[in-house]
Amino acid sequence: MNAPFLEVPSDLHMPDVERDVLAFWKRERIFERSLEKPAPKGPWVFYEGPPTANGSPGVHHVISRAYKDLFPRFKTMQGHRVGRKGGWDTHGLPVEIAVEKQLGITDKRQIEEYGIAEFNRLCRETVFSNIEEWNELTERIAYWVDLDDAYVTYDDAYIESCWWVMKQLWDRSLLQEDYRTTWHSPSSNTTLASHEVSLGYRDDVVDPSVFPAFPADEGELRARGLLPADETRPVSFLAWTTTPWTLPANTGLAVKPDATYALVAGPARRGGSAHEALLVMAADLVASVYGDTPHEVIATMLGVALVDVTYGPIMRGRLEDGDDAARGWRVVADDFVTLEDGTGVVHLAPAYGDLDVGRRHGLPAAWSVDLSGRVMREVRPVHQDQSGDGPYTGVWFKDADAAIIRDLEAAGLMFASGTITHTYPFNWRDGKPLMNVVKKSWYVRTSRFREQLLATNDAIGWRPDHIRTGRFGKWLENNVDWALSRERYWGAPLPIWEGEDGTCVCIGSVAELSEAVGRDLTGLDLHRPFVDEISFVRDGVVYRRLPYTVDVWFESGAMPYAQWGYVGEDGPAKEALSQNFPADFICEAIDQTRGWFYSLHALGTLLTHDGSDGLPRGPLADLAANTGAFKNVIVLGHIVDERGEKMSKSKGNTVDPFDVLDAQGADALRWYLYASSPPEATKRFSQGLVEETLRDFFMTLWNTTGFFVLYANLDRPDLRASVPVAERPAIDRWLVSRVHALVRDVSAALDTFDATLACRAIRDFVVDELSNWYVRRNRRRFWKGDAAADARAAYVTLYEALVTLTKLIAPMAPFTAESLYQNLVRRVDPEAPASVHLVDWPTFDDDLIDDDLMRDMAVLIRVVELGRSARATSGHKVRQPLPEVLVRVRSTEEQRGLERLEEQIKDELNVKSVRYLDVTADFVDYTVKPNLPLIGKRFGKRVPAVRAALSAADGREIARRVRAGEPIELEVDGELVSLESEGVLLDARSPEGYVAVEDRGYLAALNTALTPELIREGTMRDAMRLVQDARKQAGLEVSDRIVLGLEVDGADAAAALVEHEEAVAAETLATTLLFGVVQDAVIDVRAPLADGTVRITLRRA
RNA sequence: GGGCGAUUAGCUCAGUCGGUUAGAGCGCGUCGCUGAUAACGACGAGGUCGGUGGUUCGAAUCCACCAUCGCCCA
Repeated sequence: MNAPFLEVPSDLHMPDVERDVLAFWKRERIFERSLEKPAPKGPWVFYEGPPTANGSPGVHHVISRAYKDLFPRFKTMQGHRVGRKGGWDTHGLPVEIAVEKQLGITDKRQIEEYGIAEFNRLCRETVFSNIEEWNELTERIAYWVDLDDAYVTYDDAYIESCWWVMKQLWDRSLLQEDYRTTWHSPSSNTTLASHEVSLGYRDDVVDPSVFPAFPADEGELRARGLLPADETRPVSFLAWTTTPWTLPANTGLAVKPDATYALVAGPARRGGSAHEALLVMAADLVASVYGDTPHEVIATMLGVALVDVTYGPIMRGRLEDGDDAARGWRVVADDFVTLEDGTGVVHLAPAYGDLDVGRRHGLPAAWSVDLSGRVMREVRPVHQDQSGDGPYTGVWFKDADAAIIRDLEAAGLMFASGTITHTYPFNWRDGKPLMNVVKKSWYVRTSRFREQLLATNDAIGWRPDHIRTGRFGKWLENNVDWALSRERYWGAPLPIWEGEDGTCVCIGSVAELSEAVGRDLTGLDLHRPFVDEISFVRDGVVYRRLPYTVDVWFESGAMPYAQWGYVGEDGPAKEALSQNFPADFICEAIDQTRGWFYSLHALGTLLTHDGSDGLPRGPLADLAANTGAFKNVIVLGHIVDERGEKMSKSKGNTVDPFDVLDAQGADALRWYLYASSPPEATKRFSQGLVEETLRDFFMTLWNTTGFFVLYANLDRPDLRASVPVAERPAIDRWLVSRVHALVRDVSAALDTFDATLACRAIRDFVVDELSNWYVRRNRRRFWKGDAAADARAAYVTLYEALVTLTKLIAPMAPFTAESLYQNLVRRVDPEAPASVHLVDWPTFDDDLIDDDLMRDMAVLIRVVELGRSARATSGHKVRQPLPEVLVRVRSTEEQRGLERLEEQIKDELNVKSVRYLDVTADFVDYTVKPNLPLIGKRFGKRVPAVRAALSAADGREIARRVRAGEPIELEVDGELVSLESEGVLLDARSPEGYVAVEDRGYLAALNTALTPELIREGTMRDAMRLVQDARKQAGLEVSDRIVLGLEVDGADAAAALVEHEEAVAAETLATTLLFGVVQDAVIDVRAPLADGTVRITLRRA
């Protein structure tokens, strides 16, 4: 008969194991079968946040995929069906930039010259340039995801589904064109994406800092009583700006309504001395504006008093068509004004950044610079001749600053000018400054749903929880409409066609477009330029597509619908959507808060709204009303290098995941990522830490299994028949109890998506309890070499623990779990499911969880640790039996619990007896302390006095009262107080004459008085060890029986061996023991023993 | 500049409602053990709990401010 189990080599190389398992999974179609297996609990929905495959996958991709894999596996084992449709993000600026680099171009115009069709063809080629590496990684880390049926955002069906979503929004008036302020790059004549703007901020930019003076309507001021009737000096509002080129676009001045403003007499220019001009500015800023220049405040007023006072423009710009010039050039009051810098009078240029303020107060808009950054011909100082082109026509806007300043100074309209160093954004590619400018753009009107977005957010299980009200919640509270349109090329086209008369229509599908055009467009590539070329006539009006693409976040946010190609029709797509919405679980990194998390959530909320609150009813309200698109989300922190620095290719500090996979393997990497810190924490990563995980946890688990296999293969216990738990010894019942408690705890942790807690619980169990306690304590039961009832109980107990562990670790360490399962389960029971990933998640039996027993064992372990420490201090080696250990625990219950496990103490500490210290025993002294958690609140300020009174009291007397359950009377600050016996803590001190170690109420004291008998026993144990050593040196198998010869000199040594002859023979598996030399010995060694030496010879029996 | 989060031993991390002497693993040093052995055990060195101030009888823990790092936004 073959050995039941495969041996576990001690030099196991995990990557080899993993490759075997991968081959097995592929051969047996285990992933597919896990999807096909019965799912009594129904579907559990996971959404893949699509990565882009145009770069190399890094460690940070491993962590998200490790988490994305864990929970679907867990839920599958729990009886759910978890579809795992893969996905790829293919559109967007990074792809375009990669192609631009390849072509050596940097400008939009060059793309159009090159040809959009060819450009987009290259983009399409680029996106999957690293797909092999991605597939390899996916397989190696055991990320089970269906890549054969993955959604791809550039697929026409996907884009069409995005169109359908947009059409739904359009039909509900939620997709609209509007003016918004945006950072615009005049050098490339395009709006930049927000992350591009972020890339281009510089914090050491030197810009003008100028104080223009706007001549006020003095008559109005006088009429309001703000100006003395006899005052003749000119009055101006003093503003401040760092962008003189926007001054021609000025149409208003803003003041803070509740701030005090001052009318100040002084020179017309800073540095002068005459009191020739009157300036209005915030009172608090007068000193900082004038500096050393002499001045005098002659009146003050509140900001509101100035509202609607008009003033004269100082420059001309181009007024926006249709805007009412009569409403311009007046003072408005607004709370956004601060008194932190400037003058407290804010220059407003609604076309260049102040759109919202301008609208709030009905100010017209004026333009000074066009979108290519050139000053318009209308721009000139107000006093100059108004005919012909202005003096700055066509000048680059930043170059116009100096001329404008000079001309205003010449005109006496500039109080001061200088420079300032501040932060300003530039085009990250060409370094040219950006302009904050109002542009038309298409928006999703999410801000109307602000309350609904917050309500659906409340229902999301965020891990960590603070994201809900923190980062994400705050973001939603400040929700602004979602700017959808992009002036780009490689993306889903915005499906809006504009008629020559300015009316727009939104097209929701290819069929609809075909109908409009009057021919079948099936098979049309739904990208630019092909879609741009489609135009149609409706009611005699020609409609052409607006040349925008849409924000790629919209595409990924639409994946719940678009991954099925859903366009609102009945059929398989609708069926799939209804089975898979919303998601039970998603997982991405923290940087997705305002990216994918938001776009998924926003579209889900808008499309499922039930129509209440006066908001339009979404098309999916019948499917799932008032919900976001996901119910649970794990937000991952970023991975940084060993020094805590961000990993980046340019720094060269990236870790290639394949290096780790080849050395430590996928399971160790995955486990490290789960267990090392909570998912949201920033992780410092190094290969060394994965190696530590491998040795600490995995090698311990493998070694434990190896131990089991080694002896089980010799003894062949029947593992298919269990042993009733009640009939097993206490230590077995303890392990059973711990296993069931572990199943309970791990299940609870994973149910709340806490993989870190689950992994740590498993690790602690395996290393501390299973390996370093249970196996350590029970080794002899296994190597007895028989299958008696006790040995069988041990085998069954350890076997059940290992089998349960393979299931518990399956979601986290799928390879190790599979390998162990095939060895431990399948070789015993060929009828068992073919893979650990096809088995049911283990359940626990509450009746087998024995809290008392677990508490007692914990106390026992604590006492043993103290005993080991005492033994090391005593100088007596472990092989020397000692007569007695004195033990003191913290309560009578603990002592009773310990008494039933007493054999474990005796054996582990190698002592002959255990004695429990009675608290009244005379030779024990106690330190008495207050039990603060219990009585701290009651005594408050008097705590120190109580502490003092207790330490002054007689410890033994208090100990006696505690034991008797009597109250403790104390005098505190002259007042008699009574403490219940639980109100004090007793620390036993070491008794005299013993080697004792004490810690927090526990004490172990060794009696080290040796007798000749004990010494002989110690000698026997020395001899046993020498023989075992010799066996090992001789290369014998663990189970080999031997003929043993011991030739001893030294009277004590000889006496000891003769006395314990049988024990030595039994322990060393000697069928024959003779005191002499064995013929044909395979080994012959000599060693000192007690008062002499021993010569050991042996051979196989 | 704003928001959110983090900061505990050389490294990776625990630390419950504020409560007794702030812990674990790894690493380092010393010693022990030796049929799970690339393990195990004991001991030691190593901490201004990021800083300052406050609340409290008592603060790693609560509050305020600051510093550093990360992410998002500007």
